[in-house]
Amino acid sequence: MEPPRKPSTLGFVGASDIFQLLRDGQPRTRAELSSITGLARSTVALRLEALRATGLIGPTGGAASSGGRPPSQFALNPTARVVIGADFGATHATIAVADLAGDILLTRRTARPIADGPEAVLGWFGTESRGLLAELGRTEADLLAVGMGLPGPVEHDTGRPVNPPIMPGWDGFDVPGWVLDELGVPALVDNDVNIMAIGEQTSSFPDVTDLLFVKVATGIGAGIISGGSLQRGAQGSAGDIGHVRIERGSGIACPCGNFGCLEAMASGPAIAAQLRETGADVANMNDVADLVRHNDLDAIRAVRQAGRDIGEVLTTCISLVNPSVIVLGGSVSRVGEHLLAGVREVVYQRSTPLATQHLSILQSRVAEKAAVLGASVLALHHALSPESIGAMTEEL
Amino acid sequence: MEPPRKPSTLGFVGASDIFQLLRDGQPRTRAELSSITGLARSTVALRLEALRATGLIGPTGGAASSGGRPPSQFALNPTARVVIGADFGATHATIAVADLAGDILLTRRTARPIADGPEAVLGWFGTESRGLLAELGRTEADLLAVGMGLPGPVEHDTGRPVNPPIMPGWDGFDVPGWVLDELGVPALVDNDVNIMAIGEQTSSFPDVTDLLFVKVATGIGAGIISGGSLQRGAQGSAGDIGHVRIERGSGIACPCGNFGCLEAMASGPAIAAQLRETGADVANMNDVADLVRHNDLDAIRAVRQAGRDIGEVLTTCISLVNPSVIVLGGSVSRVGEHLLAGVREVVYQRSTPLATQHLSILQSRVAEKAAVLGASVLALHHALSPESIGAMTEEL
DNA sequence: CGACTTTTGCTTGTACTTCGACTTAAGTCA
DNA sequence: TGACTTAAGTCGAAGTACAAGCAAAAGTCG
Repeated sequence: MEPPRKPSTLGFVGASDIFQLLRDGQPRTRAELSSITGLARSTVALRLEALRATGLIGPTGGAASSGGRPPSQFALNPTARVVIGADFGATHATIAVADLAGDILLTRRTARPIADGPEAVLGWFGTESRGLLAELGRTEADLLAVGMGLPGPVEHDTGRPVNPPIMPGWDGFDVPGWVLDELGVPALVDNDVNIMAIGEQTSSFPDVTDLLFVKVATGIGAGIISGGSLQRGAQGSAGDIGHVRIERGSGIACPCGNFGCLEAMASGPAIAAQLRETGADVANMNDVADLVRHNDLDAIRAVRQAGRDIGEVLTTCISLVNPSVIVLGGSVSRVGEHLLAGVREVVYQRSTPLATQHLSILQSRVAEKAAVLGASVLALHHALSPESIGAMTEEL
Repeated sequence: MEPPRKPSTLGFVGASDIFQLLRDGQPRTRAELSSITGLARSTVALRLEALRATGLIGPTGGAASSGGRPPSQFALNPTARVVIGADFGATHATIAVADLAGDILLTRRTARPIADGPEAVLGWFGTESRGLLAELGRTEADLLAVGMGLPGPVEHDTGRPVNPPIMPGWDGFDVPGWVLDELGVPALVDNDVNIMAIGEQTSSFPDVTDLLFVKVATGIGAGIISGGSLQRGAQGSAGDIGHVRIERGSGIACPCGNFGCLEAMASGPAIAAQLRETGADVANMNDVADLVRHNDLDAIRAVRQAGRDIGEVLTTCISLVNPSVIVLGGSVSRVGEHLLAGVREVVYQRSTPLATQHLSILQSRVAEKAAVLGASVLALHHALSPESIGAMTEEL
C-alpha cells in the first residue's frame, strides 16, 4: 500500500550548496570550495560537473600558479540565463532584462496605465517581454523567472493584489498564473515599494540588514527590510505610512476619508497644491522640481516642510524598527536635497541619540532603477534558490 | 596537508528532522513519520532509536488498533530535561524552570535590583537556579540551556547589554560567558520586552506571524514579531517607542532630555504623577489600580487618556508593520480594560480600515508569566535546534 | 479459542554517495 | 631539459538508506 517512492537519497541536491557559494560571482578553485564546504575534493568536482552541465557555472581563467600546476577556477556564468524585472506604476511601466548577477541588460519604459486592467496590461507585458528578449538575441528558454512590482498591496505568497485602491479589475487576479501561461516561467509579485527596498538594499547596501526605503511620489510608502529580510506584514500592507496623521495636518482632509494624513501634506501632488495656493503655476511635481532648481524660495520651503512632515512619521518608524539606513526614493527625490534636509532636521532633533547615532539618511543611489533591480532580485532569489538549482541539476 | 576530516557522511544528523516533527508533543507512529518524512520505515526506526537513547523522545501508549497489532507511538518526552527562563526587571527578578514543552514547573520571584551589578545579580541567579533544580529533584546535568531577559537593549548574538540606561555596570558584560562558567550551559539573552513578545506569541497566538507586544510599566516598549520571527533592529533597540513624541505632550519634559515623550505621559509613573496633580494620594501604579478598582473617575480618565496616547503611537506602528494582533502587557495591564479602551478608541478612529479590519487589540493572556515563558522558549529554541539535537545523537 | 490482521524487529542485498589514495596532467624553477 | 610542485581525474573502499522478506508480537473478530 506504499505509494511508489523514488530512492530519495539526497542525490545531487547538494550541488546547490556549492552554487550558493558561487552566487557572489567570485571565482573559486576546487580546493577553496573543498575547504569551505568540508567536502572532499572529489565530491566538489562531481558537484561542479553537475553545475557546469546546467551552464550556470563555468570555468574562468585559471589562477596564478604557486609553483605547480595552476588551479582552474569556477564562477557564476552571469550570461547563462536571464530574468525579467518589471515595475508597474499608476501610469507608466518599466520592464528590464537582467542577467544572473542582477545587472540590467536592457530597459524599456512606457506609458501604460495600470487602470487598463490586468488582461490588457499583462498582455502588453508578455509581448513586450518577448520583444526585449529577441532584441538581446535570447530565446524564451533563456528566461528563468519574472519579478514584478505593482502599485498596491499584494499578497506575495499567491501573487494576487488585495483591495488595491488604484488598480481597478486587479483585485485577486492571479498574476503568476497568467505569466506562467504566457511566458512559461514563475512570477514573483510584490508591492512596488517593497521591490524598490530590495533593489536599493541589494545594489547599494548589501551588508545592511535593517533598512527603510521611503518612496515619496503620488503616494508615500515604505519598504521595510529588517533582520535581513523584507517584512510584508499580516496582510501584505506593511509600510503603508501614507495615512499616518501628522501634527501639521490637523483638519486637512485626505481622499482616504480621514484627516491630517501624511500623504495629504507631503506627497508630490500635495506639495504642488500647496504651491498653487501661493499663486505658483505648478501642475505637478515636475513643475515643482523646476521651481526648486531655479531657487524659488516658496517651492524650496514647501519641499523642506514636506520633508519635516515625513521626518515626523519617520521618528516613530526609527524607534520601532531601528534601521541603520533610511533611503528616500520616488519621483520627489528629484528635489531630494531639500526633502532630505527637512527629514534630517526633524529626525535628528526628535529621535533618541541611541537610535540615530548609527543611522544614515540618504537619497536613493539607484533612483529610478531601484524598482526593476528589486524585481530582478526577487526573480533571481526564486530562480537560483537551492530548490530550483536542485531541480535543475537533478533532471540531467 | 589536509586537516583530519571525520567522514562527514550525513550520519545521524537526520535524526533531528524527525525530532523537529515531534517537537509539538503530538505522538506519532513510525508509519506516520515515514510518510511525512519520505524516509523508509526502517530508517525511521533507526532514527527513533537514536532519539530514544537521548531520552528526549519516548514511547507513549500505543494508539487504537485498526484490526491488527496496534501501532506504538512516540512523542517528545517533556520531562527528560529542563531549561531555565529568567526575567530581570529594574527591581525584581523572576526565575522559572520549564520542561521541554515549555511548560513552567516552578517559579520564583524575588526583589533583586538590577543595579547591584552583573556579578551580584548573576551570582545570585546561579545559586538560586541550583536551588530550584534541587527543589524539583533535578540535577544540573538535566539543565539544557538558560534564557534570560534584561531591562535594556541587548546585542542578542553576543548576549551583551549595550548602553543600558538603568543597568549600571552591565554595559558590555559577557552574560552568556558567565552563565557558561557558572552553570555549564549556554545562555540566550535578550531585551525583556522581546522575550515577553515571544512568550505571548508562543503561548497565546502560535499561528500568528505578525504580532506587537506592548509593555506599559515604568517604561513603555514594544516587542515586534514580524514574518514569524522577532525583529531586533540594527542595534538591538527595535521597539523602543517610549520616547516617541505625542501631540498631547508638547512642552512636557522627559528625563531623556526631550519633550513630549510617550513615556512621560502614559507610563505608570506618569499616570500616577498626573493623578497626584488632581490631589489624589497615589505613590505608584498599585495605588492607581486601587483607585480604578473603586471606580475613581479621575483615575479611570487618566488611564484611558494614557491609552489614547499609546494608541496614537500605535497607529503609526500598525501602518508600518501591519500586525494581526497587538497585545498589551506590563504592570499597567492590571488596569487593562480602561487602557485598552483608550488604545482602541484612537486606533480604530485613525488607522485605515485595511490595516485594522483583521487586527485584534488584546490584553496579555499570560500576563506576568509572559517574560519567563518567552525566556524558556528562547532557551528551548537553542537547545532543541537541529544542530544541538544532531550533536546529542551523534555523540552516542 | 482460533483465524486473521497489522505492526514491529531483524536480516539481507542493492544502489548510491562520499571519501581517500593513487595516477596523470600541467605548470614552475634551476 | 629535467626535477619538482600543485591540481585534476580515476577508482576501489566504506558507509548509509532503501526495499523486501520473514518471523514474532499483539491485537481484533468470528
